[in-house]
Amino acid sequence: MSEQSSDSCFVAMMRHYIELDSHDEDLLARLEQSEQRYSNRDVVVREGDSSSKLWVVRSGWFFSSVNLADGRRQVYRVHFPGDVIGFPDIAFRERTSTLEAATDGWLCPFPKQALDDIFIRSSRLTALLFSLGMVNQAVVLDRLRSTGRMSAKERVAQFLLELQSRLRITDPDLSSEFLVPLTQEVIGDALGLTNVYVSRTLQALVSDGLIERRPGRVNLLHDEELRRLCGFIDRYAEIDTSWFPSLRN
Amino acid sequence: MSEQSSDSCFVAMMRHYIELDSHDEDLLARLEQSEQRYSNRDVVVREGDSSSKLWVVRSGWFFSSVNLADGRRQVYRVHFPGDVIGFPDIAFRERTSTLEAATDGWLCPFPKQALDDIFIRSSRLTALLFSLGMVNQAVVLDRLRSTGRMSAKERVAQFLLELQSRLRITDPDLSSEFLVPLTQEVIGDALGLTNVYVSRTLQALVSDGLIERRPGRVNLLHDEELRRLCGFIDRYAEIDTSWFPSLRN
DNA sequence: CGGGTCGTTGACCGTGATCAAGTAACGTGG
DNA sequence: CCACGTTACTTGATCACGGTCAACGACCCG
Repeated sequence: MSEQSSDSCFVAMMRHYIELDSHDEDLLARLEQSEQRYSNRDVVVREGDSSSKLWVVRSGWFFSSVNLADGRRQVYRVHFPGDVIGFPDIAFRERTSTLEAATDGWLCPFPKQALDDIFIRSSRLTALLFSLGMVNQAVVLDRLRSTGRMSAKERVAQFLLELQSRLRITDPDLSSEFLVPLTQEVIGDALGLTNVYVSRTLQALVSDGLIERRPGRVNLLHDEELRRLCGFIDRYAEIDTSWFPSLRN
Repeated sequence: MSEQSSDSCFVAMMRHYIELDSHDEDLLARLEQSEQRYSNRDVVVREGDSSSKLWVVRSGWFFSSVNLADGRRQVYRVHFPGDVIGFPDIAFRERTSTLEAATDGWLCPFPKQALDDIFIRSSRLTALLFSLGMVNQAVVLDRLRSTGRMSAKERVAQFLLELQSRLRITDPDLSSEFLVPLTQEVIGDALGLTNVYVSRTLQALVSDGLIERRPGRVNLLHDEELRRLCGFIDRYAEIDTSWFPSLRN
């Protein structure tokens, strides 16, 4: 509502980490100039399509996946409002992943070249974008660790905790119960499990008393114990900005 | 030997992707000012140590891993000469992974702040570093896909092909046979397998006629079929530099 | 109503883990 | 040069986690 453009959850996310001046905000605002609506299960882009755009999520949940020829699928990231989608593809001419909508929602597409502007005009925003890219990488590494070395129960616990932490960046008051508009098949494809085993694992967590379920939502009852179970580390809470270039540079 | 400082495999790697002017080369040279020797199995830094430095690999093989409390380990990347180590940790105050030497070798440590210089003074190098970071991410995503959704045979095939592709960036003439100074335990920890099953899988690939083994080295006999087996995509061959800022900016 | 998607349940199976013993290669010190 | 310890790799036997397949129920929307 205010002229401070805090109606953008993208700017809100950036402000979660560093102080922005109006010059920086202008640069960011350009990334959200246009927008496009998608419905649940729409495919935004496919693997192999041209990779000239990125997106800021304005509303809704989306996810990116890579698909094998025989239908096996790996979901590697779920995207929330405020997220930038597409950084891993920035280095390639063709999309390496497929982007789909998990709910109805709005995306703001912008061309790769818009990043030039930022690189040239704000080394501070550059450092932040760079860092956020690396946080994402750290999260993928956590996922790799869980997929490679952890049991189904540990994986599901970590997945739920990751969702909660990330949702709290733009919604700090999020309670222990929150919406999860993902099918168990998508969750399974994110964790290297089948939909069947996700179902069984969620039931196991319920009967352990660690979570509660209602249709489309979960309640993380024992945060502490869930964290202990999977050795969860919240990558998003804070980042190291001490080495960033100073505000006006 | 020449003044063009092509004795640095790091500069060689950067030059593989874009044209560098002397200004850019000076900036890169600063990252290799100091150097330190490590022996096989030395630990360079541990999870939880302060995360103020990055490294350029001058010689030898290293690897980064995350460790669970009970001893389970996930190796998430093997580092070769020319690689920059530590980007995923750039956003954090503490190291999220442990860095160890897989052979004797030399590292060139440099402080995070050295990247400031680059961000401020060369938006072109910034774009390249950013892109290389994203290539690494894409490779981790490939690994995630294989760990989450592929059989042991497919995983090992992909791992060997990835090593070969990456080694060819700085050594284009690398033959189908090359050195792999990694224990089967490290390979297993990279792929989410046990050392025992790595051994069995390598034997299976040999008896399929796809590879040959000699102590410390492998020979990829049927490139084509190996690639088909695991749906391998070479992420390193080329990156999209079309959107980069122009040479003098 | 009817069709589609999503989640649950049961029976069975297979990949890869686990445990344990044995072998080979290597460096070190005597 | 050999004895020794260590590390890496191999082999075999057994086991279990999670996959697969199939049927069924709940729910939603037209």
